[in-house]
Amino acid sequence: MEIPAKYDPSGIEDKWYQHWLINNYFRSTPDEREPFTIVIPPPNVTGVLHMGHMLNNTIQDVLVRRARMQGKNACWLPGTDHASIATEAKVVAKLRADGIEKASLTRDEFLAHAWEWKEKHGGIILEQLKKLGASCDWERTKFTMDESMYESVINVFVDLYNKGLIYRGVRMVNWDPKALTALSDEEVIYKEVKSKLYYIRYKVEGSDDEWVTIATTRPETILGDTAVCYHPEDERFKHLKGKRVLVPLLKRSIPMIADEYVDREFGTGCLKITPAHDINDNTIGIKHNLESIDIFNDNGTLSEKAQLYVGLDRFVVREKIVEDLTNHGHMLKIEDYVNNVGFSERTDEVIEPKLSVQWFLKMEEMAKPALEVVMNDTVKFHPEKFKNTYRHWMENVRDWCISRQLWWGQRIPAYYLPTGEVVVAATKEEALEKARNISGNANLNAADLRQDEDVLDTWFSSWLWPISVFDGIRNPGNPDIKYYYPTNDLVTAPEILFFWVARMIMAGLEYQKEVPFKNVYLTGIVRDKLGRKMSKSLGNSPDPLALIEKFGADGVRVGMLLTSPAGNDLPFDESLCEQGRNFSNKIWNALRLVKGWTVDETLPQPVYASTAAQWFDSRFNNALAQIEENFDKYRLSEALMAAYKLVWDDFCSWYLEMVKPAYQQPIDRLTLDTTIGFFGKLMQVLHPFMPFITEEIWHMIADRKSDDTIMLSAMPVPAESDADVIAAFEHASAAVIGIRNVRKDKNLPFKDQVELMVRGENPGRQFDDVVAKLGNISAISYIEEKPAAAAGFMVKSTEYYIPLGDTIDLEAEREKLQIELKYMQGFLDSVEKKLSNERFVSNAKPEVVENERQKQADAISKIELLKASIEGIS
RNA sequence: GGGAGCAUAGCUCAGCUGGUUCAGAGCACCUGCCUUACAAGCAGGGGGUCACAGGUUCGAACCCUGUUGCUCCCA
Repeated sequence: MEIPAKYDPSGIEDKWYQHWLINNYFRSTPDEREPFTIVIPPPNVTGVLHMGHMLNNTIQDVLVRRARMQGKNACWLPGTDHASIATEAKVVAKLRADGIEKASLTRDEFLAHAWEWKEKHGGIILEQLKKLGASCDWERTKFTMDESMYESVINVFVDLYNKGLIYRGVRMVNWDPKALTALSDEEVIYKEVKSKLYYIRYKVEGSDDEWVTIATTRPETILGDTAVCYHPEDERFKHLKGKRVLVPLLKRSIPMIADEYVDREFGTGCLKITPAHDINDNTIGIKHNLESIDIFNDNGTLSEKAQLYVGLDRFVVREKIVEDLTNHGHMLKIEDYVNNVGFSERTDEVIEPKLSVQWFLKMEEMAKPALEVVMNDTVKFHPEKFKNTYRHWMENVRDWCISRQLWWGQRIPAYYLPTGEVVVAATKEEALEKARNISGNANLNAADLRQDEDVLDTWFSSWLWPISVFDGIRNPGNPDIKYYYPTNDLVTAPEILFFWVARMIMAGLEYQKEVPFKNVYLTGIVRDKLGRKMSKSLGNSPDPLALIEKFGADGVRVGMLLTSPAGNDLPFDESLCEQGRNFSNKIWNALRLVKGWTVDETLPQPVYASTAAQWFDSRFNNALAQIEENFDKYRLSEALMAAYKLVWDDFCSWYLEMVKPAYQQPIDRLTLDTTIGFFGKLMQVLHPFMPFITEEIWHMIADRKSDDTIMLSAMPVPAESDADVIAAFEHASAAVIGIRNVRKDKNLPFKDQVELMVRGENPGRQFDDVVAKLGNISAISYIEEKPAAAAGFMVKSTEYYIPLGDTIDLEAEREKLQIELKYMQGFLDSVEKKLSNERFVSNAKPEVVENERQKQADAISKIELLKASIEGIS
C-alpha cells in the first residue's frame, strides 16, 4: 500500500467526522458514569465563526474529548443566543434594504421576519464548528429563544419580581439613539475622542456686566441647564453664593450652587449642571433638588423642551449653537481636548445619557454569595489573577438594567391596568386575575391590560444558560439537571467575566443552590500581529475555514493552542498553524516508516531494540505524568508542548531511529508490536488536541473493527517510570551527540564506521548497543589508558575517544580542552568561594551545602582528567 | 481620577516555598546536509546585565522600596 509522503487532511477529516456523527459518539444521556459537562458560551446568531471562537471551542473540545477518553460521560452542549440588539439591528437593516420600515410593521409581523432571518443565518457558527472537529452533542442544541428557554426566562422574571428583587425605576441609562434602546453599562465602549472644550460665559442675573465662565464639551446641552456649580471652598466663586445666572440664548434664570463634586483644577472650576443628560449632573441634581429638563427626543434630535433648534440632530445643534454663542459674545475660547466618549457596542452610536423608566434587578443580595464562592475557590478561575478583577466588580456592583426597547427577545411579562398600576405574571390570564384582585374590579378583561412593550436584556437569558439548557427552571430536579448540573468547566473570554460569568453564578446559586461550574478557563484575546483585536470591522481576521482548508483542522487546533496559555492574549500568525500542520506531517511520516516495515517472524529482538523499548516506556510514562499535571493546572499549551516533544523528539528522533532496521531489512515481530503499541498510545494522548489524524492513524496501525474509535478508547494513565533508565539514556544520548560532533569536526562521513573507546565509569553502558547503532560504531571498547591520535569528548566524567589515525589536529584538540578546563576551574572557584564562606555553611540548609560539596568533588575530578588529557596530547 | 496586573532570547511564553532540573522551551535565525519515513525534513550552532536604581540575605529573575514603560478593568 502506498502512503503519500505528505499528509492530506481534506478527505480524512470529513470521513471521520461523519463516522463519529453516524455512530452517535458525541451523544450523552445520563447513566451511572461520572458526568463531565461543558455548556458552550452561546455564540451570537448574527455572527460567523471568528478566531476567538476557534480558540475557545478548540479548548472546550480538548477538555471534553479528554474527559470522554477518561471514561467520563462527557456532554458538550451547543447552542446560540438571540442577541436582541444585534439581531434586531440586522433585521431592521435587511427590511430597510427591501423597502420596509420597522415602524410600518406590527410586532408579530416583525418577529416573523426576525425568525425567518434566524432560521437562515442562525446556525452558521455551529455548522462551522463541525469543521473544527467539535464533539458537541448536537441533539441537545439550544437557542435562547426556544420555547422552553423563553418560558424559563419569563418564570424567573416573575419569580424575582415576586421576591422583590425586580423593580421599575427612573434611572439615567445609556441610551442608544440609533437602536432606540437603553444599554447596560457593559454594552458601552468608551473611546478616546478628539473633541473641543468650550469656555462659555453666563451672565449673572441682575448685574450689568458680571459673568461666570464654565467649560464644557457639550455646548448643545446648555439648553437643559438647571444650575451652575462651583466648589464650596473656591475663593474665586464664593461671592456668587445665592446668586442666579442666565442660560445663554434662552436667558432662563438658574441658581448658582456649591458642591464638593467640582474639580477646581478642571476648566474654569465652574461647572454647568444638566441633570437630564449627564450621570454626574443627575446625582447633583437630585442632591440639590434641581429640575431636570430633557431636551432630547429618543432619536437624538432636540425636543420642544429645548426651545431652540427643535427637531435638529444633537451634533448639528452643537455646530449651530457654537456659532450662535460666538455671535452673542458668550464664547470666550475653544480648546482642543481629548475625552472619553461612550459608544454603543452594537451600533457604534454615541451614547446619550438619558433619564427613562426601566426595569432593574437588584444586585446587592445576589452578588454577595456569588463573590464568596469565587473567593473560596468553590468556583476556580484559571488563571487565578482574575479573582481580583472579579472581586472589585462584585464589591461595586450596581443594579442591572434588564429592559431593552426592542421587540426581538423575551417580552417583559408586566401588564398595566388602565389605572397605571402594574401586575407581573407569566401569562395574560394570570395577569388578569391578579389585576382583578388588586383593582377590586371583577369586570376587567384582557383587553384592558396593556403588556409592557419592552423585552429583556439578552444576558437575562444567558445567565440561566447552564440551568435552562437542562430545563432546570421549568422542571427542577429532572434527570438531566440532576445529572449534568453543576457543569465542570466553562471556557470563555475575560471580557464577559461580569456580565455573563458572574451572573450565571448568581442565577445558579439562586435557582440550583449550587454553583453552575467548578472551573472557569479564561482565554485570551486573539490579536493580529500589530496587537489589534481581530474583528470583522477591521477586516484583520483570517477566515477560519480557509485556514482549516490550508493547514487542516488538526494543524489549526495545534497552532491556536501552542502559544496561548490561559488568560494570555494570542498574537495570531498563520505560521502557528503551519507549525501545527508540520507536526501532523511529522506524525504522518512516522506512520509511513512503521507501515513500511516487513516482519521476519524468525528474527530475535536485537539488544538495542529491547533497550530502546525499555527506555521509551519509561520516558512515555514520565511525560504522561507531566501532561496530566499540566491538565490539572489547566495549562493546556504546556500539556500540548509536552506531547509534541514526546512525539517529535523522543519517539521520532530517538526511539524510531534506535529500533529502525537497516534499509530494506525486515524487523522482528516483538519490536514491531511494541512500536505499534507505543504509537497507539501516543495517538491517544494526542487525540484531544488532534482528533482527525489520530483517528486515522489509530485505524491504520492495526486491524480495527468498523465501529472502533480512538475517541472512546481509554486514555493511558501514567505507570511507573524507571528514573535510572532515563538517566542512563541521557548519558548515552549525550555520547551519541558527542560522536556526531566529532564526525562533523573531523569530516568523518556518517556512512563510514568508526571505533569508540570509553574510559572511566560509564553510567550509560546499558545503551552501548544503541550508541553503536546511532553512531555507526564498529566496536565499543573500554580502555584504561588514553589513546594517542584520537578525538575525544566527555560526558560528565566519562571519556570517549574516536581513533583518527594520523589525521588528528593536536593543536585544535588541546585548545578545546583548554577552554573546557578554564570553564571548570571558574566553576570550581565559584563553588569553593561559597563553601569557604562560613556563613553559607552555617546558614544554608544541609542538603544545599552537601550539594555544593558534591559539585566541588565532581569539578575537581573532571579538572584532573582534563589536565591529564592535555598533557597526553603534548 | 480609582483599582489590578505585567516587564526574562528577535517573537510568544515557562521558571513552584530564594540555593545545578537556574537562566529554559517552542518558533524564528545561522551553518552543513535532497543520508531510502519526513526539506512541511535531518544534524549542529549562536543568542538574554531576567526593564532600571537601591535594599534585605551567606546567596536574588524570584523577597522589599522607588523609578520608567506597557496592558486591562472601573469612573
